[in-house]
Amino acid sequence: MLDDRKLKVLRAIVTDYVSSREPVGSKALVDRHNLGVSPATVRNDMAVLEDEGYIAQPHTSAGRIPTDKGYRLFVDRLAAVKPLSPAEKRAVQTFLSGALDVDDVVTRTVRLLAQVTQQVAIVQYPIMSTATVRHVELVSLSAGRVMLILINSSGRVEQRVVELPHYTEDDLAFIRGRLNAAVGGKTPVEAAKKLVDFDALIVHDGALEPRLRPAVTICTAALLEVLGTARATRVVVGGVPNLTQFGDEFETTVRPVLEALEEQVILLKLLGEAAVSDAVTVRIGAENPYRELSTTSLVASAYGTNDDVWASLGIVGPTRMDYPSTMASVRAVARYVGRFLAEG
Amino acid sequence: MLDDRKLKVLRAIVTDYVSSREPVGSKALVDRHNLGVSPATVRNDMAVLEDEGYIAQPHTSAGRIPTDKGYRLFVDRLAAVKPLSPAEKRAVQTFLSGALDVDDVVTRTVRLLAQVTQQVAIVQYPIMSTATVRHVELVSLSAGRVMLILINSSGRVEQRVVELPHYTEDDLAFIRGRLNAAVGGKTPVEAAKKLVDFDALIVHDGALEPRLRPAVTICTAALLEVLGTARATRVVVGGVPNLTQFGDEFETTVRPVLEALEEQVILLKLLGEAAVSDAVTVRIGAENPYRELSTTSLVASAYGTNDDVWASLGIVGPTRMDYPSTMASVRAVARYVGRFLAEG
DNA sequence: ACTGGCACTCGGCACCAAAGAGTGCCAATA
DNA sequence: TATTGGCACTCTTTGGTGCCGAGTGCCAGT
Repeated sequence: MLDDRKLKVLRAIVTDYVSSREPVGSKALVDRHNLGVSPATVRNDMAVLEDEGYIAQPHTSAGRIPTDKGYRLFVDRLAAVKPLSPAEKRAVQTFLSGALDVDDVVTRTVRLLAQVTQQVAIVQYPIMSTATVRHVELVSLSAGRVMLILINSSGRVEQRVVELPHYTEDDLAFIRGRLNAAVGGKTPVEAAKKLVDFDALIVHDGALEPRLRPAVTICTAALLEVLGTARATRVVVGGVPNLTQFGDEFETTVRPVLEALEEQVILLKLLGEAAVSDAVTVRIGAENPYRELSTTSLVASAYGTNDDVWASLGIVGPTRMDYPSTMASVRAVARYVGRFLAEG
Repeated sequence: MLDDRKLKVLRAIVTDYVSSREPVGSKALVDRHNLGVSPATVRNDMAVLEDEGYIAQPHTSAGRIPTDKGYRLFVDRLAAVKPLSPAEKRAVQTFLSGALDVDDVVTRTVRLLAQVTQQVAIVQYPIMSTATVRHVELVSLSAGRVMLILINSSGRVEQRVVELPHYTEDDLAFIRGRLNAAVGGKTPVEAAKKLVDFDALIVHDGALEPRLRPAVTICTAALLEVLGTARATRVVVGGVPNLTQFGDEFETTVRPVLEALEEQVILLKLLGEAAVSDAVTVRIGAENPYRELSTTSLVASAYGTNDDVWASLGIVGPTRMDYPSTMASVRAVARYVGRFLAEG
């Protein structure tokens, strides 16, 4: 159906349109790329490409622009991954060095990604599914209120205030010991499982004073909740000012991206669905399951080590973007962050 | 210099311009407000107001628009605070109920503020200067790395990973006990002071094994740092999509706000400088010390109880905004959040 | 001190014409 | 059969022109 030359033509259209932001015609095409044929021939090819839905005309007697389908074919079969420039490589290498903790790594990563891609960057906090519960702490605040803190082996801290009838410090220490014994060293999933049994057990636990039972039950429930939310992690957004370069496409780019960014839930779903392996995933225009983003593209990748996928990161931008470069940048950053976190 | 009528004229110009977004002329002015004089008279007044720098003409033979100085006079002397609508009142009252912890309160507040003002909202995390250190926890992660956690009486948790030569759990428990004894129950400022002495003391402390001294020193330093950063709190931003309503003023409103929002440091300084008492502060255009925001206005207020100022919140928008309503909203939200936090 | 009248200034809009870029189609050609 | 040059056609863009109206400043008159 699409012979070699037609694919070449499509590729030429995409690259030209991305760099010029203007519909590209047959003449300009043969001028800028040495296709070895005449404009008329290219026109015939373009007619076919349009029939097949890969390109479209904004209006009669204008040049062609790629459709979502055209971009899709482009990234799937036509795009050679563009290697990073030395300067970019250096930026990626140095940007993370000196990061203090997980927060810091995430903050730096989102900045880095925004800078090298010149787009809006999104980074999900790492969830280490193999990370284990290190410690559970109970700290009494004001009367009747206790803070439950969960620390895992990767250095993540989760917290939650619990309403609890007043108990002595000794009581709390006792409960703390019980909880730690139950979940310490376990992965979140294992821990959650154990807690369910644990809750059932306490009723028959002779060593546990009846007085403490409600407290243990409440704490167990809270801990289960915290374990759950620890998996549904937060995302951090950066590089929003990069949107200003698209000021002339306010409705199709700036507005939808701003609206999507406001909803953390949407972002999480997006990243979660898009980036499952460590390959770079691209969602183009209407391929996105969210109406707001139907005029934009998402380039995302999971990051982590080979055997442990931690989370995802990516960028959001107009469908008309330089996919080869962007994909290369996203991949490079994802790999580097993965390595960095694995090491230290 | 400016008699009563001229002030009336200025007020009319500001309100009309804010609602119409267009330069307002003498005729339209007498039509819409019953000033009781002819357009010609108004023109004379306007000439004076322009001489004094309160209004300006985009070009000859156009209507007038207020200058920063004009807005300033307006908010200082001419604006009657517009009471909140019942619907808004209800929104403010109900929006926070059911908030779980400080994070939740801040998140809800920023949404609320963005919604009622239809602007970009900024909320600083509360710092309770009278809040005391509740607990210091040391949790060993991998070999040689320890997490130091600081919990204060208001439920805030700060954390920091510390590189530490390997010690036994007992050693850590000992150090933890020492640290807690030193800073427990103190305000951050007191605690920091105490720690400095503490650090000097350990050298002469017979009860402290020399083996542990380096560890104590490192922990003390880290704790001091954490105490310091606990004061320089974070800010949360919301309602960014509200900027889309200013799509036609991209350069003067959207871009500068997006750029300012990217820099947490700027935001913190802004809020810190602008909102010192519980009165609503307004910074108009070039009054802002930051170049990026010289075409926008900031409306901010501190929140807290009378005797304890916790932090600030506010909104950023174009200089052409409905100051009376916005100020009323900011004030209402600030008061309500203050009361809410004080209670719960 | 205010007002009505008047000449003047611009921005905005409709209208028109010319230019330019690009297309589709067709007959000719290798 | 695939490619090509030529040609007529379409549609946007750009620039120019002229008019309208909103608005101003000034001045003489009340």
